[in-house]
Amino acid sequence: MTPPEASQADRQVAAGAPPAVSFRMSVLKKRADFLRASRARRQAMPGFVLQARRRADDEPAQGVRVGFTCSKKVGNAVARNRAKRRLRAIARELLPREGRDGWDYVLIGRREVTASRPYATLRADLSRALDKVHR
RNA sequence: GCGGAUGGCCGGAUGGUCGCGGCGCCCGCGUUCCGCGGGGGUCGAGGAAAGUCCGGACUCCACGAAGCAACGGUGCCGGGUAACGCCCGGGCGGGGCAACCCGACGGAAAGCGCCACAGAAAACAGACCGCCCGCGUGCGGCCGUCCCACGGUCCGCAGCGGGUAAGGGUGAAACGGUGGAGUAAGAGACCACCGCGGGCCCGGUAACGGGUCCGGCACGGCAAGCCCCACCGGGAGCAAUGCCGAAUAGGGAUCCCGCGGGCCUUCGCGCCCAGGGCAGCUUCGGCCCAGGGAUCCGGGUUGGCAGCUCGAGCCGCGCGGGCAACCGCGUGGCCAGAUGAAUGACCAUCGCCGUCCUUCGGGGCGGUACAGGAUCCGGCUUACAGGCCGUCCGCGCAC
Repeated sequence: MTPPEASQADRQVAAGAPPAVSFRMSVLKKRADFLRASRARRQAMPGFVLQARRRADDEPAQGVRVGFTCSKKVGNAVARNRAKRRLRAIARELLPREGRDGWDYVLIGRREVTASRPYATLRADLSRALDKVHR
């Protein structure tokens, strides 16, 4: 079955405590946060699309927040889950180190590619995308 | 050995690094609820979790009962089950040498409707070709007589009148079938068998089967066109539903007054009549409403909590009943509860399948499916790499 908001089909994943960084990573869950992120900067890569924004003054200033979106365009439930889990894995690995405190990030999965692209390449993609988006 | 039929089962394994959701436990901090940090334990997708096609549980909504109507569904019989359109057994029909498989499988002598094309004719009989009988006007032949004319109880063709429906041919289907007897030719007009219908007897719980007697050939097909009959069914669904909290109201609750008309020796909301509403109509019973004021509560959306997972539960073994589906008893084991939604990411080794190479040790390359809970359960259907086990049938070979 599809999630209740399948037509939107965004996804979230929690992230673990980073080993050696001061700020913590938390999770985007509100639809409004996703909408705000989609209006900010975006960077398309072969395996995914990255959206990023610096939070406004009236929002929590501390920590990196991340959300994931895998719509039905990505495939059936199994394909969506796999894409989301791989995105979550690279985010957990890189964002504590390369993300910026006070920013929101959204990673959007792509059909076929997100699930099949070699892991090291996918990770390199995210590193480059973060670099471009911060510039 | 080859080919086939059928039932059941599995559907990757191990290890490492990092990580996620639920629930207990321990430590530290803050210590009022409760919250924060750390550690460790335990559980954590499927045979279809899928399609959402049936059946239920559960929740809310709808005034009750009976009858009728409408709508929808099911449709041989018996059994199983909480229930089913599911399952098991049986019957009948069809296919196959067989194992076995398939079947909307009640009713067409209640009614309506339809039956394309072809064909003479498609439902109620009728008659295109043909067959037979009669007539002998026409044409031709033959004969009387060699020719014309004329004639002939002769022959053929055409024509006219009548009989017939066996044969031809069309079609998915042709007004029972085969044979006999009969006839001018023919026909259920007659006879036998088969088919059809009815009565009786026997077997079976039944569907149905067997036997016997009688009837008359009457009754084409389609009910998956309408319809008839029997049985079943109220609606919506966990985004149901309940609770809590926060910002702006059409709403709701309680109380008070009031609330259609008429009757009166009885002024009592006592009696009579009436309006509207209560998912179609009728009957019976019952309930509610009508205008104003006061007070209180509180809402479309969002968030949190509950519902939320142990239940007609699943699996193994044993005993008992049953042909079986299944049921009973005992015993052991197992059972996730997320909610922007966990059950993973990556690496290594191995397994399995295909293919190529091989010095027969092995090696290279490729593949490893379909698909992931969202209230729960019983079915059905559909998808699926590769593989395992059993039973049966036919053929061939050996004995």
